[in-house]
Amino acid sequence: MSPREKNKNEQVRQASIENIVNAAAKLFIEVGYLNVTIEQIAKRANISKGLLYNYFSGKEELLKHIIDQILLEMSEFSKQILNTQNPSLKISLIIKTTFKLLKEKSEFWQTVMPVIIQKAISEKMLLNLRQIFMSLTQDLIQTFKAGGVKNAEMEAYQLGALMDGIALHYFYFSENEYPLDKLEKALLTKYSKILKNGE
Amino acid sequence: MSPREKNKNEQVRQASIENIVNAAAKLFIEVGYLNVTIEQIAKRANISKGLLYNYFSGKEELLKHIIDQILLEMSEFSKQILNTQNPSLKISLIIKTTFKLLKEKSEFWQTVMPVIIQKAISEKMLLNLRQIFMSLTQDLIQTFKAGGVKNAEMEAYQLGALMDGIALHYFYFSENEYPLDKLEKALLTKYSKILKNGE
Amino acid sequence: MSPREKNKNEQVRQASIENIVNAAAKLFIEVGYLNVTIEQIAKRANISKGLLYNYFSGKEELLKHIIDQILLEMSEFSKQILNTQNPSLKISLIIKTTFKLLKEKSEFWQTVMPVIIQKAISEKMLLNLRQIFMSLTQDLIQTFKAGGVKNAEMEAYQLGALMDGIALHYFYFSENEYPLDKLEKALLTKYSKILKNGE
Amino acid sequence: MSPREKNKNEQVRQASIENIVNAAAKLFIEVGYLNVTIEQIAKRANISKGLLYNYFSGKEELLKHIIDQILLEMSEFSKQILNTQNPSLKISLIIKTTFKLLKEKSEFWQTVMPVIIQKAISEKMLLNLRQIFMSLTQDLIQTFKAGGVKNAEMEAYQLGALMDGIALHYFYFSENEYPLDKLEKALLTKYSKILKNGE
DNA sequence: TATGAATGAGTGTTCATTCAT
DNA sequence: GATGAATGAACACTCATTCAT
Repeated sequence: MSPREKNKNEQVRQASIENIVNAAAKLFIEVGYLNVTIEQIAKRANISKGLLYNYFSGKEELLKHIIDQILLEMSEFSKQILNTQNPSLKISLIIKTTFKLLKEKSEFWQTVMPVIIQKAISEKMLLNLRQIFMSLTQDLIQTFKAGGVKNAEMEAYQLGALMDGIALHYFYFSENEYPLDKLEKALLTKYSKILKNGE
Repeated sequence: MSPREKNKNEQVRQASIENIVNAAAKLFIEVGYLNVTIEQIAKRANISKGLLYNYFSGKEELLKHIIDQILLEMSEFSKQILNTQNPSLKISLIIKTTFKLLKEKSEFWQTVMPVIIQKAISEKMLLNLRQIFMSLTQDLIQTFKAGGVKNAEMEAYQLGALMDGIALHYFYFSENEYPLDKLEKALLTKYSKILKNGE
Repeated sequence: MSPREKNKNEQVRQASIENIVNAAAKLFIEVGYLNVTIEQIAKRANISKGLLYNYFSGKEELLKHIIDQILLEMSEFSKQILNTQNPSLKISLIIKTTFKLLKEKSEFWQTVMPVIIQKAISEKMLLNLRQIFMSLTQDLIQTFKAGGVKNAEMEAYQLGALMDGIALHYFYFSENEYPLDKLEKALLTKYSKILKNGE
Repeated sequence: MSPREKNKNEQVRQASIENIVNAAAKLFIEVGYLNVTIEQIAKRANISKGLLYNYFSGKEELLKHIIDQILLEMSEFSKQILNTQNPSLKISLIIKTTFKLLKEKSEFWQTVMPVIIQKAISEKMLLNLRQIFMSLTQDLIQTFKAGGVKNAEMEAYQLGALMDGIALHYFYFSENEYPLDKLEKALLTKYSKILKNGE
C-alpha cells in the first residue's frame, strides 16, 4: 500500500498542531504558563506527550507560537488603526478596538500579560513585546499631536495605561460586574471632547 | 521558663520572621514567586531550610504573609486618604500617594501583581484582593459624587484603571524611560480641573 | 510475480540495505552507536524510519550487520595472510596489512572497538569477537614457532597487543600527530630481525 | 535539641559521597557510563535519586569525580616512576607498575578507556586525558634516549601501545586465559636486553 | 514497498518537605 | 530552637518502535 499522500499528511499535521495549540492556549489562560505541564496539554489534546515534541521543540516554543499567532491576529486591527489618518477617528477607533478585543479576543491579555509579568520567561520574547509597546506609544503621541492636543505626550501615556488598566481590572478583579460598555461610551465621549477642544 | 524569657523568645521569633520575610520578598520581586526556591530564601536569610518551616507551613503561606503585610502597610495610606473629607484634596492625595508608592514601595505591584495574574494562587487570596479593589472603587465613586463630578462612577473606574495601568507600564514595559514625574504633574492638573468644573 | 521481477526486487532490496548500512556506519563512527538515533540514520539514508524496520529488526541488528560485514571484509585479508607459508613473509604481511587497514579502513577500529568496550552490547557479539581474537593468536603462535622464534607464545601475544594498542592510540589519543608510517617501518625492521635471529 | 555537629555532619557527607561513588564506579565498569541510569546508581547505593544531586551536579560530574580520583591514585605511581633516574630501572618499573595496576587496580582501564573511546563524553575531559597520554609518551622517549636506545621515539610509542594493547586484550578478550604473568616476565627480560644493547 | 504521525516507557534533573540529631 | 541530609513525587524531554494509510 502506498504511503499517505503528502497533501493529506500536511492536513493531518496542521490539525494536530491546531489541536495542541488550542489545548495549550486554554490551559495557559486557565492556570498560567508556568503551572501547565506538558502532560496536561497532551491529555487535554488527547495525544501523547511525544507527539507534542514532533511539532514543537518544547514548552517555550509552544508559548512563542501562541503569542506570535495572537500578535498576528492583532496586527490586522493594528493595520486598520494605522491606516486611519484623522486623529479623532483614530483615537475613537483605538478605544473601540480595545473594548472589542477585551470582549471578543481575551487571549491577548489573558495569555500575554501573565507572560510579560512573569519574570521567568525568556528575555528575547519580552524584548519583542516591549518594542511593540514602545512603538504603540510613539504612534499615540503623534496622533495626539496631529489632533492638536496640548499635552500630547502625557495624554498618550495616559490613554495607553488606561486601556491596559481597564483590561487588568476587567480580567483579574471583577469580570462579571465590570461596566465595560458604559466605560467605552464614556471614554469615546471624553476623548472626542479632548480632541475637539485640544486639551 | 520565666515570663521575661518568654517575652525574649517572642522577640527572637519576630526577628526571625522578619528576617525570612525580607529575604523572601526580595527574591519574589527579583525572580518571581514560582522561580524562588526555599533553599534560596533560607540562604539569603542566613538560616537553615528546616527553620523556615518552624515559622511558616510552606512556601505559599510565606507568600500570603508577605501580601498581608503589604496590604497592611497600604492600609496606612488608605486611612489617611479615607480621613480626608474634601473631595478635591482626596483625589489629589490618591494620585500623589500612588506615585509615591510606585517610586518608594515597589513591592506592592512587583509582588502582588504577578500573584493576581498568576491564577494558580489560592482562590482565597484572590477573593481578598478583589474585595479591596471593590471597596476602593466604591469609595472613589462617592468621592467624585461628593465633588460634584457628573459621571462619577465612570470617572472612578477610569482613575482606578489609570493608576494600575501606569504601574503596569512602569514596572513591566519601560521602567527607566517612563515619565513618572511628568505624568503625576499632568494628572494632578487634570483632576483638579475636573473637580473644579465638575466634568 | 515473474522470476525476473523477483530478481529485480532482490536487487532493490540489496541496494536499500547497503544504503542504510552505509549511512549507519558513518554515523556510528562519527558520534558513537549509542548517540545515533534511528531518525538520523533514516535521514542520512534518505528513507523513512519505517522502511528501516523492513530490513532490520532494530538498531542492534543493524549494528550486528555492520560488524559482521566488517569482519567479512577483514577475513579477505586474513585469507591472504593464512595462505602465506613463509613465517617471515607472513609476519611482515600482518604488519603491513594492519597499518593498511588503519589508514584505509578505519571502520573496524572505530566501529568495533567502542562496541567491544561498551559492555552493554549483546553477549553473543562479544563471544564472536573473542573467538576471532583467539584463533588469530593461535595462528600467530604457530607462525612464530615455525619461524624458529624462541618464545613464540609471548611474541605472539605481544604482536597482537601491539597492533591493537597502536590502533587505540592512533584513533583515540592523537590521530594527527601519530607517527604511523615511521612505526610501520620500525616494526618491519624489528620483526625481520627477530625472525632472522630467532629471538 | 541542638543540630548535628559540623564535624559529624561532614563525616556523614563523606560517607554518602563514597557510597555513591562506589556504586557508580561499579556500574560504570559493569555496563558502561552511557548505559547507567541515575536511578540504578541510587538503587545500588541504597539512596534516593535526589540525594545524589545534593553531592553531584549531574551524571557527568559524577563521572568526572571518579576519573579524577583514579588519576589521583595513579599519580602516586607516576611520581615513583618519574623519580627514578636510571633508564633501565625506570622502564622495568613502568612495566611492573602497569601489570600491577592491571591486576590490582582495574578501574583505570575499565572506567577510563570506555570513556575515551565513547565519543559522547565532554570534549574537555577528553583533552585532559589526551594531555596525560602525550606527556607520558614524551617522558618515555626521553628515557629511552637517556638509556642509549637507538630508535628511542619508536621504542617509546611501541612500549606505550604495547601496554595499552595488553590491557585491552586482557579486559575485553580473554581475561581468565590471558598469560599476564608470563607476559610481564617476558617483557622485563626483553626490555632489559634492549637497554643493555641499545637497540 | 514505503511513509511519517503517533506512542509511551524511560531519562536526567528539581525542589518542597520531613526528620533524626 | 536549629540544622541540613535525605526523600520522592513531579517535570521536561528523548527516542526506539508501531501502524494506519
